[in-house]
This record gives sequence, structure tokens and C-alpha cells, in this order.
Amino acid sequence: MTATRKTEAPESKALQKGQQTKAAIVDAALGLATQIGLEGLSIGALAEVARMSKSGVFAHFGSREELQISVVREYHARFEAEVFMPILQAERGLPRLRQLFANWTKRTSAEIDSGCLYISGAAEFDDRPGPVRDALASSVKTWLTAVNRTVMQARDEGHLAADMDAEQMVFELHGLILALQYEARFLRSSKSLSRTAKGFENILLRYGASDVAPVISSSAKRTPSAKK
Amino acid sequence: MTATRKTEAPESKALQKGQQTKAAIVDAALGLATQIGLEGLSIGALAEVARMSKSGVFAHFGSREELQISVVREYHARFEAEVFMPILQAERGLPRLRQLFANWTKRTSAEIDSGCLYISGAAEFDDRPGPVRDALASSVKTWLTAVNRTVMQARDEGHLAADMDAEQMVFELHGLILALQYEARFLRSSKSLSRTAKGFENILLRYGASDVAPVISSSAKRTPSAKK
DNA sequence: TGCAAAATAGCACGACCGTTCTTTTATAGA
DNA sequence: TCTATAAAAGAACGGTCGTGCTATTTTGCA
Repeated sequence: MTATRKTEAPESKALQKGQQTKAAIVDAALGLATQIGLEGLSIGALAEVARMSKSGVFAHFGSREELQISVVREYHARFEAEVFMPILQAERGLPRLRQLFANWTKRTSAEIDSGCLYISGAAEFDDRPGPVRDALASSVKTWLTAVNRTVMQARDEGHLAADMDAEQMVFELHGLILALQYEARFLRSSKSLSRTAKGFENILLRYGASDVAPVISSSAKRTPSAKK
Repeated sequence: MTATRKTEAPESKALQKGQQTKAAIVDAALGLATQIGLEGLSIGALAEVARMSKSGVFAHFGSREELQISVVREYHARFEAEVFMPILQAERGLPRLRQLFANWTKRTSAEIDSGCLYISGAAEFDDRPGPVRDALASSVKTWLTAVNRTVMQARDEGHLAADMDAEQMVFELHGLILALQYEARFLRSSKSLSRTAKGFENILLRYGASDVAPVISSSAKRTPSAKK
């Protein structure tokens, strides 16, 4: 049946059975971890979801900690693909910054049901040193650095005040996202999304944005027409 | 059936032995919960800290859930005593609002080492319904309502723009506190405290604060144009 | 000081945890 | 098709968990 020869390029080939099911396990683990937290993630519950035996799941990671790290890495990859990569197609400067915050907000509000690993993980591991915390913090810092770079680009393009404090702005943007997650997911407030958008506009004004119009990116298909 | 001997003044007297050790247990439990979370709080570990037997600790609460609720209530009481009560001595309006945020910030940065139950608890219980979540959410809502009231008072005193959106301002203030906690406690950023203070001044300016200096105590209130 | 009642300890239970070891099954190259 | 090997299952381990039950100690009033 499967007569395909894969002797050459042993690691660049398509996924073998093991890698394939490992990916499926990590996928299921990510779903569990965003619901009950990285600490609440247990191998027994994961095995049940993945319809495997405990030891079958365990063998792929060697330890629970390694499983948690795999989950963090997977989350990082998806976050990057979903939030960061698309903004590179937006025009550099304020348009890209707007798109960045729009994607970030969208992702966060989509996580009102599933949960954000960067936020729940921070609460769980903020005083629990180790490789899991390191992986989490490293991912978050990478993202916040990207946000900071985007802000500085907008400033250098003349879209924000020349003397504005980029790190300060990132701090305030981060606060908006955290408040969105907190008030929407925990307090079940329905107004959080619009408050986040309004807060973003307030911050833009404060830092001297040269325009006031909301996102409506030029590349997207969004036009005032309501229907399609 | 239970013929209680102390029929007169049974509850107004000083703490009996039971209540006294229960208070000590809750105190120890609060210390544990702020470090490892409400979910991580175990009766065995608590008994060890309190130098008691597991069943001795357990008997005071009847269930782990009841213990968690007691911890939330104790946290609420301390938060109120430490953050809310003192601001009532500040002059109503903007001075009181400044004092409120100063106390809130101070408490949060003091919790960089110990942890904030309102934040870690929200992450742990945001999709775990039950009485613990209810107790947490109720406490947080009480506090945010108090913040909102203080903001509205400042507006009604003419210290903020008459048409400002109080709830929006509370949302943004909450975001600052959450960012402070996140970046200081998890990311170990040393600049978070000054960024929070700067963010507060930015928000005040945005909402039309009639002064820019920190807490003042002038009895004469000047009214800008927006007063009815 | 005596004594009921309250407070605490001791012990055991079933359940789940992460992990290890051994055995069985599925895979893929010859 | 045969076979070495990877993948998965099975069973068991020591441990901790929350929670009952029963015994023992401590408390506080007569």
C-alpha cells in the first residue's frame, strides 16, 4: 500500500505517526489548558479527551512539565500566526498599529469563552519559577516587544507625536486588553468590547495620532455597505 | 436538643477559643491563597502552616469550598479597610479620587510579592461557576462600584468634565492596575509603578481634570464652565 | 472542682495525581 | 512478507487530595 520511500531527509519529511498523534495531543491539551489552566491540566483528563491511555500520552513528553511547555509553544505559534503575521500586510505606521490592536482585541474577545493562556498562565506562574514560567514570560515579552516596535514605527512615520513614550503607550494598551479580558470573562460585562475600543481611541489622541478614523483597513473588504 | 449554656450575650463577647483559632486559620489560609491561588490552597498544607491536624482545620469549615469563601471574605474586609475606608477622609471630589487610586496602586504594588486574590481568583474561577466565584465577583463588583461612585462625585463637584463617561474611566483605571500587577509581578518590570502613575495623569487630563497637581486640600472649589 | 460540650486529633476511605516498568500492538523499511 | 522498531496500552507505585468517622483533649460554666 504505502510504498512511498522516505529514507532520505529523515526529519524534513511529512509527519510520521508519532509526530502526528503528538500534535493531536498538544491540540487537545491546549483546549484543556485554556479552560482550566496550565496547572489544572492533568494527563489523565487529557488522555480521556484524546481517547488514549495515560501512559500513551505520557510517553510523548516524558514529564508533565514538558507537556506544559509544549502547550505554551503551541499557543505562542498560534498567537503569532493569528495576531502578528496578518498585520505585516497593513501599511507601516498608524494603520498597522490600528490593525495590531484590532487583531489583539479580536483574539482576546474570542478568548472570552476559551481563556487566554498568557493571562491565566501569568496568574498561575507569577511566583512559581521554572521552565514553564520562563517559556510563558519569553513568549509574552516577544509579543510586547513587537507591539513596542510597531508603536515606534508609527511614531517614526510621523503618525504619532515625535516625543511620545512608546513603552508607556504599550503599557496602557496592555492594560486595556487585560481589562477587556477581566471584565468580559470574569465579570461578564457586555460593554467591555466597546470600552476597549473607546480606550484605544483615547490613547491615540493622547499620543498625538494624526488621524481619528477607526480601523477600516484599506486592504480589507470592509466598506460602509452592510450586506454582501 | 443542644442546650447551650451561655444563653445571655452569646455572640457579643470576646472571641471564644474556636472563633479565635478559626481566625488564625483564615489568616494563614489567606497567606497561602495569595501565594499559590485559591485553587492551590489545600487543607493539608494549611494544617501544616497552622500547626494543626487536617481534621482539626477541616472541622471549622465543613468543606474546602467554605474555606475558600471564608478566605475571599477576609480578603474583601482587608481590602476595604486598607484601600476604601481611608479615602473617606479625603476631600470629596478629585482629591478623594486621587487618594483612591494612590491607595489602590499602593496595595497592588505591595501585592507584587504576595499576590492579589481579585486577580488570581478571577483567572482561576472565570469559567468555574459556584459560590466561590460568586463571592469573588461580588466583592470585585462592590469595589468597582465604589470607584465609579468616587469618579461621579468628582465629576459632580466640577473637578472633571461634566459630560465625561464615568464607567469608561473606571474601565481604564482598572486596566492600569491590571497592567501594573501583570508587568510587575509576572514580567518583573521595575518601571511598572511609574508607568501606572503616568497613565493615571494621562487619564485625568483626558477626562478634564481641573488641576494637574497631586492631592491638594483647598476648601474653595473652583468651577469650570461645565457646571449646572 | 466536676462535667457537658466544644475543639482537636487520629485514622481510614476512595479518588486522582505523575511516573515507571512491562507487555502488546502498529508501523515502516528490507 | 518478514522483522526491527516505534507507538501505545496495561498495571502498579507512592503520594496527596477532600472528607467522613471515632476517639481524645481542651474549654468554660455550675
